[in-house]
Amino acid sequence: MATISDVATRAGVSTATVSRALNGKSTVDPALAARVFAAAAELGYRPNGPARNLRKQETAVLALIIADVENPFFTAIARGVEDVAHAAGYSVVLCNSDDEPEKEREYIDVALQERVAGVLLSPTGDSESVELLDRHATPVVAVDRPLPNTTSDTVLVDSRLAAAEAVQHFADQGYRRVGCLTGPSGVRTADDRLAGYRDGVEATGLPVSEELVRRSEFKAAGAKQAAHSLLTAPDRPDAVLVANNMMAVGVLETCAELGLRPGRDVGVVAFDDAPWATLLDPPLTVVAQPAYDVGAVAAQLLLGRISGERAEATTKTLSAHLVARASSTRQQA
Amino acid sequence: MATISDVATRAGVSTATVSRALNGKSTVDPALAARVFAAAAELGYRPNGPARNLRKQETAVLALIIADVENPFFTAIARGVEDVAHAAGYSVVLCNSDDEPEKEREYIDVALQERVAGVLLSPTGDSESVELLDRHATPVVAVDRPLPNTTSDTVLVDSRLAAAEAVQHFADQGYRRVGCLTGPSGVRTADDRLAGYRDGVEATGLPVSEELVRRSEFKAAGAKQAAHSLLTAPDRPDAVLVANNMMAVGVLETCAELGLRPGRDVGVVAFDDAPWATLLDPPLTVVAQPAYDVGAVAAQLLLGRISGERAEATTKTLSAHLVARASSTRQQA
DNA sequence: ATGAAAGCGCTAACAA
DNA sequence: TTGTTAGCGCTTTCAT
Repeated sequence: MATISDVATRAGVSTATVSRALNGKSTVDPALAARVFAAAAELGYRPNGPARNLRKQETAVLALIIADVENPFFTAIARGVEDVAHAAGYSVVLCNSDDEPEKEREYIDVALQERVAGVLLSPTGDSESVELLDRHATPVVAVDRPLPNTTSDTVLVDSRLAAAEAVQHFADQGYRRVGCLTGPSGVRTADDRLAGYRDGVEATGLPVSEELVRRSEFKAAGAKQAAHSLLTAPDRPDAVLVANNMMAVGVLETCAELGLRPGRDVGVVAFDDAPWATLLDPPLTVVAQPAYDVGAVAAQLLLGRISGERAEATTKTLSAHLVARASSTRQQA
Repeated sequence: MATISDVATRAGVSTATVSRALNGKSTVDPALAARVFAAAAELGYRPNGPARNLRKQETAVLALIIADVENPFFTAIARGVEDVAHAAGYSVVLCNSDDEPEKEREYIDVALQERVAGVLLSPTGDSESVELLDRHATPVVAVDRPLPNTTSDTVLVDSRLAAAEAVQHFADQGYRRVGCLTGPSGVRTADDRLAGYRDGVEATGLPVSEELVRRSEFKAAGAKQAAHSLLTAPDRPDAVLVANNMMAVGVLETCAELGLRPGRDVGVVAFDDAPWATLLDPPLTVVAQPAYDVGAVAAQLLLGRISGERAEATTKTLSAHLVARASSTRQQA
């Protein structure tokens, strides 16, 4: 593969001039610059990234470490990140942590080795990995979940408030026993949504009972089981708040199996809007999160840090909103 | 950030020894190796990726360029790729081409600059970008769609056959006028599915008519419109084959708006299985594609090329299969 | 405005 | 077994 000195030779100039010309430095004779461009094109020259990165001691790549590329919430975030990063000339590498601290560490390690310019992290809850970043002075911004004991920029969704609102909505619709199906303990969003659920239960004077709460992975399979346990309990809830859209799939499967019609027999509200939510019968009420914006804002924050901003660490909290549909409306056909 | 010579100094050895120890070369005195590891740990040393890549003239990263991270079919592929790449010590960078040749080129360019070890590409249909790869001798494998005029490894799904089978299935169920909604002309999978549809129509002796065919983007919005045009036409089809799961969302929305019940009023079969397909009423019949395997096989092929295999270019064609559910069954409640 | 040359951090000959 | 040393390809002083 052609190197800069091949180009220099062909254009009859020094490598320094080639570098200057190709990088658009002001001080290059137009005639020489033209020769350089021609030579580069003829040779199909492409600057060697690693060499440049080594020399400049910086790269134009951002690492985005999320739990799961198959979760639409995270892919929407990825879009947001990519759009703003790309506009600023940065590339994004996507990594799946699967919510395993070990994988998370591994990816952070790679990011550090490759000397990425910054990291966007949706932390598993493990604090150890963060120290890594800290120690190496690589800018980080936390996405969707806060970083433990750290003062870095953070972009969150106020899902606690949204969860409380969902419970209020259930109460308004006349549901009397509201349950909650949330994610693993220790995962901040899972705990927040549960806390919001409790806020709502308390505010509306609905009955409180630990028997109305279940936890599972943020996936369909676990949620299906948990929902079964919840909905076949002696004092089963007449409504349930589900903490994520993949879990919603499991819950709805269970409802179908038990012959429980959403809305009529059991109210259902799930976090995350999905294109198929309106196709269901009845359509699914959701808490829509501004996922794309979460990503976009986070990327902006990170880019700011990379370019040396030294302000206090900020936390941006975006808000989610309830989209009421028939799965949480009793008075339906 | 600590460098290899910092570690060398601290351990009281040369940089060469540090390098050897850290890379697990056989010939290092255990005692020295221990000192090296200790020093590295104390300093939080992390080898400089760009420097190593420059020196070794190779990187352990694969680029995966797909149309859309928000399409579950592609994210499943990504999982397959990542799992095998990771097991072999490679990282994967994911890029969205949005099916735009320009973005595709841009990402290929970046991949080339960064000297990735290989590229997995789901081509937009533009051949120009392929020449780039070719010229730079970077191994490529085509995923889901073949590369134009090139002899590189390819992993496909036999969606033409599957489409024909879907039409046969419609015929078996007593549908008489089967339509087809496929993707943009020029996108190979879109054209293949259409061809398969035609094969099926011909084989079953169903009526042929260009008026039963529509095209749109591989997304919900376009498909919704196209479906409307198709289903409100004077001689509307009584069944429709949909070329992808995002389009299926649009089609089903249109059905709902027109008061057409899938299965009873209009048979529906869509490509790609989705977790929510069974939640619909009636459940959606799909052509399930082995997306994860596509990714896994492609990554294996690529890794083979990277390690210097010189065999003939192979094309692996995996098969899809119909999962019959009620949206294509007339005899339902 | 251009060129010569140093050096980013690492690995791999080659010597010892 | 260990150390010395020469680059990988690039950008960037420093001279000119």
